[in-house]
Amino acid sequence: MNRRPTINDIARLARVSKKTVSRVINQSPLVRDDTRERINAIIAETGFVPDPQARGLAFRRSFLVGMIYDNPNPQYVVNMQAGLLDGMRGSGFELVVHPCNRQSPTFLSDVRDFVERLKLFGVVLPPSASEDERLPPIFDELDCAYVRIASVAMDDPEAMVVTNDHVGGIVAARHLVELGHRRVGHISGPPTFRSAHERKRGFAQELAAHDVKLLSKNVAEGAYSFESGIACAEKLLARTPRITGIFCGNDEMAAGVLYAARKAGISVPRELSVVGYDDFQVAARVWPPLTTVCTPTREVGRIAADQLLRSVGDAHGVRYDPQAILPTLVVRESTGPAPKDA
Amino acid sequence: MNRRPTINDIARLARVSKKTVSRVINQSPLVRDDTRERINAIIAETGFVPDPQARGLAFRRSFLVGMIYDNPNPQYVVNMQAGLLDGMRGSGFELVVHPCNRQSPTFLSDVRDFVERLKLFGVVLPPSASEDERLPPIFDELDCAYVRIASVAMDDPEAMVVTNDHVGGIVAARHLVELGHRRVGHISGPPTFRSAHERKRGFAQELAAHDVKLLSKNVAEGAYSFESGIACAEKLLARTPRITGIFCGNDEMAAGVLYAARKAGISVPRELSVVGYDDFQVAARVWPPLTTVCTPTREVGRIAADQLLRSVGDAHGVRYDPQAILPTLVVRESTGPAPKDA
DNA sequence: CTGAAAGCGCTTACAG
DNA sequence: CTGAAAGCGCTTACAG
Repeated sequence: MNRRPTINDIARLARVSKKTVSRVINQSPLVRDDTRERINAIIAETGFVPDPQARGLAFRRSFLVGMIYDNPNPQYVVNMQAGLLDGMRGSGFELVVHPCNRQSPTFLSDVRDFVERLKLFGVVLPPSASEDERLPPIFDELDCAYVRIASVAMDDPEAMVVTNDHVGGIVAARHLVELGHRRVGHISGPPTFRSAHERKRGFAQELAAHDVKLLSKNVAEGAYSFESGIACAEKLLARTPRITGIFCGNDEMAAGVLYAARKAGISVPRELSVVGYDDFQVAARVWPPLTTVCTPTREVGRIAADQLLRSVGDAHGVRYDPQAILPTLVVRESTGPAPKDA
Repeated sequence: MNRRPTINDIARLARVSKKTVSRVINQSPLVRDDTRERINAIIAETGFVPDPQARGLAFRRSFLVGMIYDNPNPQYVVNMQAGLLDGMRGSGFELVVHPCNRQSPTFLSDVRDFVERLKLFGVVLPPSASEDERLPPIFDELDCAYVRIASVAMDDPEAMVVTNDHVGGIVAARHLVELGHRRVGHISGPPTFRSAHERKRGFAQELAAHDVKLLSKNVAEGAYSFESGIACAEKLLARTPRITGIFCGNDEMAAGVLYAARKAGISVPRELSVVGYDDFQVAARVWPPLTTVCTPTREVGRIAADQLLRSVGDAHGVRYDPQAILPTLVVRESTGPAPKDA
């Protein structure tokens, strides 16, 4: 036949009612085994795929998953999308992207409208949208599943994927301490990102464990941007005695530190070791290539999609292990032994 | 009322049939003005929005637009998505992302299945998916609109947005010539990208117009990747007499050239001027910051969405001006006067 | 210019 | 275990 087969075609071919075909599609146990097999054979043979729009209309729910994000980093966004798609492949669900601005006065109504109009099955929220506590009640009200991706648990385990960013801070601290650094600094992300807090917390905690103090005069608050990295570095690198190692909340700010250090004639890593966070492409492009902390963002996305679709699908019964996602250190050339004379 | 109003609610409130409401929704002229106004008032009052799934089912076509791409650059992908969303805002259409691999044996059937299953209204194809001539016949057959984004026209004007990449090559050449460079080189993208050819063509053409020859020994074929930029630069920078200026097919490869030049002890821009292409974030992060060619990708995306939705919507009747999109040069610190002794 | 009937391709609610 | 009827919220095809 020329057009795509419908449930009616399958029913006719299998000499059953469309309702029985519907049962097979929806994996209802209320179908005799031989009936099911016959129908499945015909489905396979004809290449029948139920129309998601028709199904959605009847279900009062679409087969679409929204990614709602205000994350400004392209690499993060693309990695996350790829991961979500990995987890959704073969499920019949599709990904609708929805960048947004949390500062907008219409933010909440925009999100509500988006979810309601498309009757979304579920949404995935990366940081910092994931950290907005005004959102979950909206999804609950609209009966839309959600998974929040955040640096720390802040909701039911079913609705979370946690990236344990404090561990990233710990790993960075350990690396600098092992290289002999004792006067260290930190440029944090903006306080509106929970990750900024977590990364700093882990860093300070692990330093303390090695009797290294993170002096407040050696800490600056950046904005996760290249420019803010430059500005903070200019401030911190002017202090004496100068720090010999610095951990930045992300690669963008670390790139800014490299920029500022070069302008100030400070050699990296001979006089200053720099650690970033993210391991995005830029990390390997700057000079010197950045030692940085790597979160497996694509894998995080895959897990988030799995979590979201856990209710449907036949497999995926198990919840993921929250400890499975741990930031790791990627050592490149921006870190080295603390200067002897320090 | 608690639930969202439907067409039946509006019809009842307006004391007309749902068919008349439907006519108003679809902007049919066959409605008396006062009837239309009364209905529109009620629609506005109730906040009625027609259910896209129900509409789609009846129309046999969804309100979804697919972005089908195999472009590996995250920044490009995100800029393009943002532009498409700009153009789709308020239209009721949504964007479904579909990364793919043109080399996969199932590529064509994957695309067909995606379009057919979702009954996509249309698709947007950035490079290099846009350059695959096997795709348009599939979209035509499935009655799915499409817009191809490419460096050069290769389809009906309605189905194209052209980025005129040869102009980028021209601009790069002019810049190097004006700085006094006469021994110049080029690292091209892979031949599977039409843009690689166009950028090189424009570059060579404008050099020739200034009596500067692009010697084939000073041209290398890269893969649009950082690593390929390094490899090509190592080859080209070993030749004597050495080139004093180089134009790279994209920023990634230009970053590779900076890397290789540093390793080889060649000072940029004193001994070597480097021009990139794209003006992605990395361009301003490397050292020295890259002079590069900038295509307004987000704007290109907006135009592509406009083109695609031109048939619907009340405005947007006019086609875009193909000359509107022109690459421009962004001058930073990686280019300077040709060395005196050259 | 307007509407009643039928239908898009599915599922729910109810029977049996 | 299976099915006939009604319905999801719209539009098409046909009348008038």
